Amino acid sequence: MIRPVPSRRDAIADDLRHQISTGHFKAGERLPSEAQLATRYTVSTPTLRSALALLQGEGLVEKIHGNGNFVRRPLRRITYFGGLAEPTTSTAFPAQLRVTTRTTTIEAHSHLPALLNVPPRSPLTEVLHIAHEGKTPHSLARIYVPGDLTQTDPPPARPSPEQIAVRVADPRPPLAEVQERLSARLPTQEEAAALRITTSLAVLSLTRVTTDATGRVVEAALLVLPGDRADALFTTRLNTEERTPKA
Amino acid sequence: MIRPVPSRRDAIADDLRHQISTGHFKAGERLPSEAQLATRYTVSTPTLRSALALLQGEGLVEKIHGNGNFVRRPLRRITYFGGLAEPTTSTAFPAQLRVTTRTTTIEAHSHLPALLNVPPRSPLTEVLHIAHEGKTPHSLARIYVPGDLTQTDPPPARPSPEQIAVRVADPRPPLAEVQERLSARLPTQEEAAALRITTSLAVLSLTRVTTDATGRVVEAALLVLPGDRADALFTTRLNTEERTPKA
DNA sequence: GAGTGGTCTAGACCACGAG
DNA sequence: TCGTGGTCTAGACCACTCA
Repeated sequence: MIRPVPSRRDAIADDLRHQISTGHFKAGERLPSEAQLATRYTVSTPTLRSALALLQGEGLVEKIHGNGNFVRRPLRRITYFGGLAEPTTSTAFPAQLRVTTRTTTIEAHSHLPALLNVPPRSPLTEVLHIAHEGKTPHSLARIYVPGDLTQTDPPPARPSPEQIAVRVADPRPPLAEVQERLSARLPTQEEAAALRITTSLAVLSLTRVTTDATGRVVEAALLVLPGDRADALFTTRLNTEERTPKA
Repeated sequence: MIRPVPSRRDAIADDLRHQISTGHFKAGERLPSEAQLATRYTVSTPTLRSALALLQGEGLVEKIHGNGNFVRRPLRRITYFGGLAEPTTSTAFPAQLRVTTRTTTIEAHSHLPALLNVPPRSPLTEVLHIAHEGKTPHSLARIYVPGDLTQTDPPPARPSPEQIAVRVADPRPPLAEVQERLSARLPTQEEAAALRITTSLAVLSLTRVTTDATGRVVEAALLVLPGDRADALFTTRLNTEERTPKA
């Protein structure tokens, strides 16, 4: 295959990674200062910092400005269950989840009209969720509901604690379809700040659009999950009556 | 929210981004050399390079060592259709896809035994796919099939051109379940080299496990898709006969 | 060989956090 | 205030691409 030239940065990152995995540096511990590490490895500070940046991108190290570099505690994995696979979401979202919610009314703009299939500038209810597990941020969600739907429902439109894996309880026109689109990217600065991650740690970005039986979009949810601890799981069981392809 | 301090890096990146989006720098064009850009923005080369690194991570710019920085041509989006939603995959994978395949026989190791539910060191057929669309790499797939299954099937186990969205044609024990797990991360150096992307461009990593009616794992596929042009789409339609939760 | 990006240095100065 | 990380400089030297 390809033989990447071993750079000092990679060598240092490998060494630190190894020391972390063998418990030489323990979880939660503060690493020696960058100046000390630079001396130890006989490199300049920028070089050492770029090695640390690799570990940050892997979620192994958290930098705290003015304080130090810390070995991250192993984080509980987040699993987003897609589709309708899991009626019980409680296993995935232990009760310790603390969710901050902010609801506002906005006008549909940029990509939202197309997403929700509503005219531009039509009223939408925006629900912003930030979930924390203990002290560490967990996930970020923006949920949009057409304005006229929220007038019949109570304001926040959806129960909150299970904010991500929300299932609609008792919709008036029955739901017909859930479409989930996932992509991988680096977070925006705002997202990185809210999730307390680096902008160099990838996030799983998920857009979920729920449509009711009349073909109307009932809800659009934009989720951002930190890539070092989250994944999304989709389970498809084939019906016993075989689907004929090209129906 | 948060007021990120405007750094020179960000300012330069914003400016270049703007010049690219307004067509001042056109697709495929080579940017001025880093030295020239550094002079123009009156910054040092490391600073300028860190600005370019941001654009690389967004897939806007491709660096070619010894040649220059190039504005990337807008790439055709890749959509991976999850589940069994799309019987016709041809729309997603135009015929221009050229797939390189390498088939080897290996012994199950590390995470593979658990994934395929086979004993460690049992024989597996590994199929490595690299898909190209024109000259640009497109996707990377490693497919594992238990060794005793490949003896009845013809060697590559699966038709190749639609390598990613392969559907099994005529399985002896009928298939029962497809489980797809997605995560976002940065690519390994090998993956980045194969896909010709930076290690700072996030990838969508997908693990698909197919099980037949006897509960046996028939195939495990590990897919890596570049985050700047790929997403995965899952569509779940509710059966007309309503599912009762907690079945 | 000329020109490009890749890596690295040895500092300087600023911004933040804790005592 | 002190020690930490954050940003940046001005240049050196190497590796690669192309003619």
